[in-house]
Amino acid sequence: LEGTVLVQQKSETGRDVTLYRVNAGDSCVLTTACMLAFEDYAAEGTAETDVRAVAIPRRTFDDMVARSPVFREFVFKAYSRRITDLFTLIDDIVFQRMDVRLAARLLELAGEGDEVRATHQALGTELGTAREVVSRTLGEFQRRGWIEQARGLVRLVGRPGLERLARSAGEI
Amino acid sequence: LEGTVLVQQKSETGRDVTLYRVNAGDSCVLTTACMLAFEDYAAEGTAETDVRAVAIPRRTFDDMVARSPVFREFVFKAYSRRITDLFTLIDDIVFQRMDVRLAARLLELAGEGDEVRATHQALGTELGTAREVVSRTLGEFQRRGWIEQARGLVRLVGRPGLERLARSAGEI
DNA sequence: GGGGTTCGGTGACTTGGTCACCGTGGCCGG
DNA sequence: CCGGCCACGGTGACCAAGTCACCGAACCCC
Repeated sequence: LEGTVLVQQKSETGRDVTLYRVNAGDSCVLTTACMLAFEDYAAEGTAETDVRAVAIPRRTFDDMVARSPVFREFVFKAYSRRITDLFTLIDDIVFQRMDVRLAARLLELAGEGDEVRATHQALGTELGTAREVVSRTLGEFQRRGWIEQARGLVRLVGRPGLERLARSAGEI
Repeated sequence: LEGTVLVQQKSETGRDVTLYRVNAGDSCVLTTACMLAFEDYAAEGTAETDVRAVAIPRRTFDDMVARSPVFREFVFKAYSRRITDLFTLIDDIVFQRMDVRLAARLLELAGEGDEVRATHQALGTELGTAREVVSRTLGEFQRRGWIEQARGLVRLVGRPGLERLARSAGEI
């Protein structure tokens, strides 16, 4: 109903990858998966904000899937969305350069404004990379005059450059 | 019913990643996703063998999901399985060393026997890496006396070494 | 204001991916 | 049988990214 939950894959070494976020209105497929298929899963969820949510007992869920076409569609859409999201995530991880991904993520996180409140470590986790890589890449962005930095803060002052880089994704 | 379909993510540059295989008895979630949620997807499927399969019209599918608990569970299990598979794939790609992954894949592909029929290129695609990396890594394996190579063929002659390396996954 | 903690910067090194190029073996047509 | 093409594999040089180690500076909280 409200809030955001971050789902991450944890590794033994301390590095994590952000798999996706569950937002208000979404259904958490993992919970569903676990409930319906009795499978364990290894990922970890963290509430990023205060969260209000609805928990549905297995029996009720099953019943609703059986009876309501609307609910059925909702559930299947949630699954499909996750799967296609994971596909594009894999695609990004394997084929996309870090600077492109970082630029894109900054623009995304900034939204309408032009400030991103996040530590390099957090950005690294977002993208499944190491803090050092983020630091270096942001350093490069700064040298190009695209951003300004302060502790825990990135200010976007040259969006055009970032946007050009982020868009260069599909260009080969 | 019969055969295997390989699902891969294609990139512009020619490198591909193997996402998963659909085997006899499985349901192809992507088709389901596409059918139910009207979403497009970017992956590509290739029949590795001759394939016999059943196509179910949307209406029938919907009806079966509504009426049969067994079918419902089958479908949800398929989804869950895919999602957890994708999770472990991402985990592997991000955190696992190539030599470990290659060793594991060789053992997997060899099964009971000790021969793997595959070109370096094919193995590279399996693991989402480049042919050169496979060539080099196999070269290293050969130097260690774990494998012998011929054109399009890898013979496992030192399984213990490979197994030790492959198992070193969860350590540290 | 002092001390611990978090954050960020940096250099050195390793691994993996890319590019370019070449040799070799196999296959096929002539 | 021979020549040429092509798929396969090997290799060196280079670049991008991840890892390790360490340090200084900002921040927070007494």
